[in-house]
Amino acid sequence: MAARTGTNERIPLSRERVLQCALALADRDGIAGLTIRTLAQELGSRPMSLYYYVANKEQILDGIVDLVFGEVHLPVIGNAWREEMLVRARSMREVLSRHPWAVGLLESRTHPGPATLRHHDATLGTLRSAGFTLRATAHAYALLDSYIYGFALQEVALPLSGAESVADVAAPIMEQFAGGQYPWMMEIATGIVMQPGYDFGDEFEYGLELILDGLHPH
Amino acid sequence: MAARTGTNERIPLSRERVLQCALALADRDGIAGLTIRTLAQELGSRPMSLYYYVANKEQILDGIVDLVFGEVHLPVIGNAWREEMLVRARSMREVLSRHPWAVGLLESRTHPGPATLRHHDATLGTLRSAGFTLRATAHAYALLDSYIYGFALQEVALPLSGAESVADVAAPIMEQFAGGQYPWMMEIATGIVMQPGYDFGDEFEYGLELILDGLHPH
DNA sequence: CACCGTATCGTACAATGTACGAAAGCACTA
DNA sequence: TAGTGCTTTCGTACATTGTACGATACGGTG
Repeated sequence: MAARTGTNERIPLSRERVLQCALALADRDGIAGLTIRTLAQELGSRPMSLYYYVANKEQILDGIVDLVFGEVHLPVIGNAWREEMLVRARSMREVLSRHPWAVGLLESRTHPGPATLRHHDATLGTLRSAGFTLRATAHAYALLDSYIYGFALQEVALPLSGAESVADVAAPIMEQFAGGQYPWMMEIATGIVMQPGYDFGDEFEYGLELILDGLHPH
Repeated sequence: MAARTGTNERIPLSRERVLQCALALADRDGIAGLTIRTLAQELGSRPMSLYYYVANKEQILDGIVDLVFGEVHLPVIGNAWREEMLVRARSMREVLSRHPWAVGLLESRTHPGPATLRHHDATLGTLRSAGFTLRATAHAYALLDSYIYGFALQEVALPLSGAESVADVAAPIMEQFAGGQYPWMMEIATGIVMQPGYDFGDEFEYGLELILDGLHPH
């Protein structure tokens, strides 16, 4: 039992505590490390106890995705749209790189939670209030979110976990085509990606500016 | 046994046959329906037999993702870059919507196969040959792929499977905020998304053109 | 005390990936 | 024919997962 030692009072379970702990566990051990059993253990409880607060694991995943959305900067309706969209995009990317596992969950989550809905609503409202037509709003929203999610997806796919440099990761792949196939990848790899100061994350700003420059209220 | 009936000759297993069958199964039953057991059954074989051709399930997933990449139109180095990028983007989106499960696998696949590498190489080569600087190439590539993957991700997340209209799917969500919260989502939903002819997929062209218009070789 | 709704948990089962090693098929030789 | 050694197939078994079902503990009210 978790509450064996005298001072270790047992905090009662709750839906919030379950989701919060699930979020922390996913951050620590990745989404694969988030199982009902490990979660229960982390909570000082037993697997089946969680099901009193949650119908199934799907709901847990829905819940922590909504928690993640809750961390994203909420655009302020009425403010200048370009600045708000810029800040929102940066915030979203930052949050998603803090919770990399969430990117893979964006697909398949068909039950948006309140934080997710509030976020979408504020974003749409900011555009509309800035004079965007309905159609322009739909266009802008689809474009911005596609870019943000897609960039996050690529960033997660890069196996750059921790201190290891890009070179270490790229080396084994490069061997695969040192034979002269894929010369253009070779060129980019040596000329850009493996250069000392290169950080793929910096590419985000370029695309973001390009997109915002191209958007118009109608 | 599969080869019980007289005429049903047993086709020998092979890595190619395993991967091809896995791809077909994922298309038919979704990625969750692709288990070692169902795959073996589909092949008229037994679970453990597959492991002679494949180290583990990860390799199967890597393999079918590479098969998917193999279906994407390969840009022709030397041709006009804008047209080639346009065709490639459309092709990629079309392929990913034909294999929706693949979008979720793009993350986590860290072992690109030959078709994937060839695709990337041809894309980079097309840009470089059209006069793009190394940096401009990196920018363009990150931007285009982010948009394409992200759009595919959003498209997959929409639960629009089959004949059911957008209205049917949106209705239960709308109830959630019929109470007056989320007014801007309400507005977009009724004014755009639920309109008769609306198709989210059409948004793809808008963003694609905007991005291509914004790209420059240096 | 009895009673009852709330909250916790023990046991058990089905589905999954796969380790281990046996067996079957096949080609070739003595 | 019988033996030898490789390639290919597969049977059994196990650990891990989500969770169904029903029992138990708990805390307040009569």
